[in-house]
Amino acid sequence: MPAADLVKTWGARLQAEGYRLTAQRRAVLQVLVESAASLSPAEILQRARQHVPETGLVTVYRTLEVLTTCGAARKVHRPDGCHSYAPASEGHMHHIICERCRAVLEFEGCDLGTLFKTVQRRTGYKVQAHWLELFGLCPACRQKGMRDKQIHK
Amino acid sequence: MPAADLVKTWGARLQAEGYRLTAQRRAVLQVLVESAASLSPAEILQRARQHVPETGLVTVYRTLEVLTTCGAARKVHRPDGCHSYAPASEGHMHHIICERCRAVLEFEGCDLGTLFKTVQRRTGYKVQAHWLELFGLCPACRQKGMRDKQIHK
DNA sequence: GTACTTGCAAATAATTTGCAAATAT
DNA sequence: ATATTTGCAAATTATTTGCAAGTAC
Repeated sequence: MPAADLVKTWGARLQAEGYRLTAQRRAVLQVLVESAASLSPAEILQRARQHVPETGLVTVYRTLEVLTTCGAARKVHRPDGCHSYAPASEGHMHHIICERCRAVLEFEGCDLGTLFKTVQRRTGYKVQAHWLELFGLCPACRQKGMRDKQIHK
Repeated sequence: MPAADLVKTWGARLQAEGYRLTAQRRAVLQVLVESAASLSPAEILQRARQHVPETGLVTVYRTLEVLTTCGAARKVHRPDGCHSYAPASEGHMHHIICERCRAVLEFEGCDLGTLFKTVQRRTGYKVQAHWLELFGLCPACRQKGMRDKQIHK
């Protein structure tokens, strides 16, 4: 779905859930759906201000919480303990994040169920939730990496 | 290996790596190996002071970094973005954490390799690192949970 | 003795909260 | 009209850093 439509769709969803659709919220939403990468609240602020200059960082935080609640955004955990946010796609739960450009892609849970059962049997723990993130290089950065290597040689 | 021996073994390792073995470091190490749960720096401080009262929070942070570098401790990421630390066992990389009592167990990477290959094929990303944590109920808390349920009924 | 460590107080960084003014419905 | 939302400044929390005094080797 094109970004403009996503903004409308999610905007309608917010309203359906009883939230008001303000210019700032629309701006944050737009930044998010237009971005292929996961962004920190500060980065989102910077971009949102290009659409709605009188946006504050606090509002970004609050909006991201609303968007996460409604399912439009997903919180991504970074190794340093900070958080980034990525646009959500349907029903998928895990992320692979490019270590170079932070591009984020969601992928399906795959066969983690088998792993859970094994762990459950071996440890006695009842697995209730999980958290999986992959880090690597996106196709573009892989290419760039190779090109860089050639240049530097 | 019993906790006292682990303290000695890891202590020797620190020295072998050129670190000095101070009372505070010993205290932090002891707290860690004696604990089945993952602990926050603040919690570790509290317990370490029972052994060495003149321990400061900053030293705990610095010691945890040293211990993590040497492989004696592992950083565990909590959903809220804070960090906890758990004693490390050999060669294992993933954790299952009890949501009730924070008991932590490590388990082997299992067959994530297959998952990575699938993701790599489907997304074009080159998987370089990953991050997996499971959350659930440890055997003790499962029992307690059931008992509580009966009591409350 | 000397280089590594410590504790404190102060600095940073990320995030949250209180509140009066602004605004979507 | 009114309840929600906003921006600011201040508070909070987690973590880091500078530095003089203390200590393991």
